[in-house]
Amino acid sequence: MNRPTMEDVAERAKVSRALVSLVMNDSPQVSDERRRSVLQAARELGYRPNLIARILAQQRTHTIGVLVDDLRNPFFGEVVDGIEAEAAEHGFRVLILNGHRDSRREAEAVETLLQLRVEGMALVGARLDDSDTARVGTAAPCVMVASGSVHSGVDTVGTDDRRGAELAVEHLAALGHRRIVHMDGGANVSAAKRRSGYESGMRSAGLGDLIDIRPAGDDEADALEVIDALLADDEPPTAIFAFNDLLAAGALNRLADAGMAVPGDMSLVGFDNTFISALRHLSLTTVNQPTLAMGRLAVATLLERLSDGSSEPIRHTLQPELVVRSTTGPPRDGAILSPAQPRP
Amino acid sequence: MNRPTMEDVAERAKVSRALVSLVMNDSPQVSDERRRSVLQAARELGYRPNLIARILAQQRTHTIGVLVDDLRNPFFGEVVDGIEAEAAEHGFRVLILNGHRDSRREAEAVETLLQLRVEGMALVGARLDDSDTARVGTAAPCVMVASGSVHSGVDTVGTDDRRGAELAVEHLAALGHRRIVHMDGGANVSAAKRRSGYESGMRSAGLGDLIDIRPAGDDEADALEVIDALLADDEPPTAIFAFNDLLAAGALNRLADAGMAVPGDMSLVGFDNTFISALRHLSLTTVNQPTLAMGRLAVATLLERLSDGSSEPIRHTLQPELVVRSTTGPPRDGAILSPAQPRP
DNA sequence: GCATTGGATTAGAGCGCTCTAATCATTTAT
DNA sequence: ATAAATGATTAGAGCGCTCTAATCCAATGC
Repeated sequence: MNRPTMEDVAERAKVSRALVSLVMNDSPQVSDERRRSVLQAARELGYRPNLIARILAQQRTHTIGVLVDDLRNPFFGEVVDGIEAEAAEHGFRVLILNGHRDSRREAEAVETLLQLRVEGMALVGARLDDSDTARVGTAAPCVMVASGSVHSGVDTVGTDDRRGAELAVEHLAALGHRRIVHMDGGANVSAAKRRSGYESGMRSAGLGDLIDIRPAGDDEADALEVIDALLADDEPPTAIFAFNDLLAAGALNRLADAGMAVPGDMSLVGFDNTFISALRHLSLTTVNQPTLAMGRLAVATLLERLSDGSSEPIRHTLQPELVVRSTTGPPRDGAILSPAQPRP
Repeated sequence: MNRPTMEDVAERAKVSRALVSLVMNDSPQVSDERRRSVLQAARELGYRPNLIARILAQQRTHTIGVLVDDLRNPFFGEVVDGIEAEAAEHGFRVLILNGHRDSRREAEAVETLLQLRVEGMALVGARLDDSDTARVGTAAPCVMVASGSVHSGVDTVGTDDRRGAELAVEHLAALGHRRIVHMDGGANVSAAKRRSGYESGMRSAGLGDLIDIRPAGDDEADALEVIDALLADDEPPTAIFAFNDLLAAGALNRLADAGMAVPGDMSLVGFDNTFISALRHLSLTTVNQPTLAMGRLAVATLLERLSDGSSEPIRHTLQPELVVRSTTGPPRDGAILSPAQPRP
């Protein structure tokens, strides 16, 4: 009645369990005759190897665990695609767990992956606190993908978020914008870096005094109140640099509600270059992250770490790229004419 | 050097392995004193239970396997959210594998899940052929979510795709459209049902002669050529019912490229009501599927099946709902005035 | 004082597989 | 004909845990 085991197959094929094992693992040292009869017995019984038992015996899972901060964000989905592609090429299975943008749930998910004895793990956008991250790092090779913070003992693969934010600000400043607001990513792990890139971009454009950061978030819905508040200002900004595309999309929604023309009345830049920013009707100016490459590199890093003895932490920083579309343009008013610091 | 095992903890706490097991499982029949010393020993050693071994011994995985046709499609992501929520409430882990819109890879992924001995599996939009599906159905309780076809031996949870398509066509017909084209979902599992709903909708609107189905697909990119072909027609349609939102978004892109006004020159309806259709700048009229409910219901069905002895296959069909936004309106020309069959 | 009870602890088999070392069966070399 | 070598097969321990049944021990009852 129960699932057939290797023992059952062996019995039916009148061979030993060990021989069945060899057949199941495509060992070359099995005679064709035996191989055939074992395979047939297996087929007749509907035998299916028990991976759990095999893993326990082998002491290897051949599995990489992936923790994704938010499966609904297309950005992460694209990174996962890269991870899966590279892992498959190296004969690794990939197990995906969803963190739901919640650090507690993410910590639990990581614990689950560790208990399942994955051989390595990629944390994609995970918002773990430092102690959790450190704990993970000692328990298994671990690469943080698209994470903001840097932890010793954990490898990282990411885009230069700071530079990406600078690109966005430089672009807006070059168009003549001065009142450029940053809608901050809140608890998202990349928030701090993009914020600091915004600040440094503003400063080197001579707009240090105009730095204006509004806490927002990383999802569409997080944009609404912030936009309302901005528009209620005495002197509203002429441009917004949003933490990511989703937030920018939410901002675009709300700006349209308010009858603001984009980019006429307000320029808007996103981040991530997800497929939604490319939708012609949004046509969002944004900062590209090489998602596929990041995913692949994450796995490559993990594999390197698995074979090498432990050395220095590996840090891969990929270059962001500004993608100019239709949500940015020169400001309507005379801001262009009055540089921050009039020169003699 | 190696990972500490239960044996190590037992030794350090000077108790038996069995006692450690009891502590790890929160058994009430352990004295406080022992429990404390075991927990301390575990902490000192950095002990982490081996789920693989536990599963093998228990013969239970407490895990539900989820195969997702395409992680990048937000529709599926939302269904998975529902699955995870319901599973968590019942103490089940969820393992997600990605099918990448490829039936071969999906078959492999299912095999992996079965070998991992998941207790049940939810196939979300999986495009498996009948023989694969049948095989799966006998190997483990299995619920097909958002699948088009119906297989005996496999439970299903889905939206009434046929009805949804009818709603779309009825809406367009009521607006006065006659030349309504359907952009077909290709290999997607829901394609057949939506197509048939389109046909029946057309027929009951008296537009049976004008049925026009164009093979397309289920991703943005699949829309391009089809739109080009449509616009090159002698008599282009005045409305398009697209297989899903992604395809509709692609269509919208291309229509804009061609300088067509939507809905002025062309009305457009999608399917799924994903968040992208709600983006104000797309504001796509579409058909809602109750994704979260579908996910939850899928798990509920699985759990029922796990406790019940086998009975009849369970079929849950949820009702779709038309969501009218801004991509549909009356046709520009006089189509409204000439009904299909002039009556005496 | 001895049997009984019941709570706490442990011995040990078993989960389904892998893997090393040993065994068996042939063939080849001498 | 016998030893050596080669190839195919198997015995059996072990992976880290759970779980049943047995054991131990102190407290209780008579």
